Amino acid sequence: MTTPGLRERKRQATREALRTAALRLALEHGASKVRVEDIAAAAGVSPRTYNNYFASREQAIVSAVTAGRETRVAAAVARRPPTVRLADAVTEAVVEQYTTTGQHELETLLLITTWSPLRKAFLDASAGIELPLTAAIAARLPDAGAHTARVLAASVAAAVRIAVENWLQPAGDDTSPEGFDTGGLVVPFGSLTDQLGTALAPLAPAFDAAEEQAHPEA
Amino acid sequence: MTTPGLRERKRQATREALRTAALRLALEHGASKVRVEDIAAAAGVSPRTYNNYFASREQAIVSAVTAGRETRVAAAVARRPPTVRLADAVTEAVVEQYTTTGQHELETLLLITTWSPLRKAFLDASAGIELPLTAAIAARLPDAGAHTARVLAASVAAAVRIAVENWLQPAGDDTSPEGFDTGGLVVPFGSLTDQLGTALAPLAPAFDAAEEQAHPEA
DNA sequence: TAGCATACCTGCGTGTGCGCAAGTTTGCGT
DNA sequence: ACGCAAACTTGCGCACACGCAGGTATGCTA
Repeated sequence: MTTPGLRERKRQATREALRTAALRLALEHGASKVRVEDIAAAAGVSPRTYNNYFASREQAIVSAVTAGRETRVAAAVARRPPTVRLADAVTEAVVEQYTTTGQHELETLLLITTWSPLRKAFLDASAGIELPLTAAIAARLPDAGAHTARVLAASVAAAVRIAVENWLQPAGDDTSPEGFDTGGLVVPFGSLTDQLGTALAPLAPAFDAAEEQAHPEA
Repeated sequence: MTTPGLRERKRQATREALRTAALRLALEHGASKVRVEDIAAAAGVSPRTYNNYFASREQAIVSAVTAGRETRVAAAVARRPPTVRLADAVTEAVVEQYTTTGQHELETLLLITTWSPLRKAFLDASAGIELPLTAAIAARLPDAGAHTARVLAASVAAAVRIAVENWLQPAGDDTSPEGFDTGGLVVPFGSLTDQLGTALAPLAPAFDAAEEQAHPEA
């Protein structure tokens, strides 16, 4: 692993500075009170540059929580031995990464769940696993159809999104009234591990079929 | 005075970081042992960027000492009331700036005098006053010939260079054997104020003549 | 409800940093 | 004295940050 060169290191440093500044300011002053201008100033860059890194004000905040999760999930999949079913490898990898790195501080989690734009951005962030995961799955299915890996990865991302959505079931959200109401507050509904398992289960046959086609067994 | 904008502020910050890093490293490890790469790394930029700011390894070090002197001399000239002779205004301004801001720490001064490439760079730095000084002189001679101010400013720069050169009379330099020999060490020779006065004196008639032509008195 | 102000986000031109490669100088070891 | 290696300096192309201007959403006030 070679050193990425000064340009790339500064890039990552700026990303990280924006992330931490956004989260800090959101915790200090409330998520809805933080302006892009403030985050940029705290990170030492121009507001324009902020939008070169993040497309919305919320992305930087959620990025502080989800940082690197995309590549870690993919790496976790690649780490499983080829002997385990691909469906299991993916599920285990997702659960592993979402449960070990997911729960920073309770305060941060509440910050995200309490403001609906942040919740939305948090859910959208799960789509980020699609590309890295595509590569990891493709490595396991070298002979599969051209788009098989992409479709499977995108499906996993969608399933994860739904799992997290259910987990963060917002109280008073009439489209899913089973949420736990705590006076306007939003609380996790059930265990994240269970939600992920349930959401990913329906995809297992698709993985099995793709694997079957790739390595037709005797 | 408006805020110069983020881009310009970062520029100046980089300049300053390079200056201080260069001086610090030179004091710590010896001037001849400092590589451009080290200075750049300490300032957080690439070696290529160092040479965007300074044309030689020595310039950053001397720049740490002469920082801003160019504009301050010009400002000091502009500050004198129009009633005083231009020749006196310039001389006073030069002496004022070179004696009040010139002597940082003795250690730094020795650093510069002990290594001849640094001495040379230090002397070359005096040419930097030419452009700002041109503007200041031109402001006092609005009706003079097109190049008069430039010529006078360049002459002042040359005179200053000679004054400083005499002041730093290197021991054992055969071209000027009157230096004070201290076993290979280089020591100031006479007072800087005197040297500047002596070097600038021959230019006074030129200033007087230019002023005369600009404001023909009764 | 209409108008207005604030903040967000994006497109575009320009300035600057980075990386690389080439030519040169400097100092050292053979 | 010669060759070699390390360091310096500069030209060039590319990537990124900045500043500005324009279009949109959101919230407040009259």
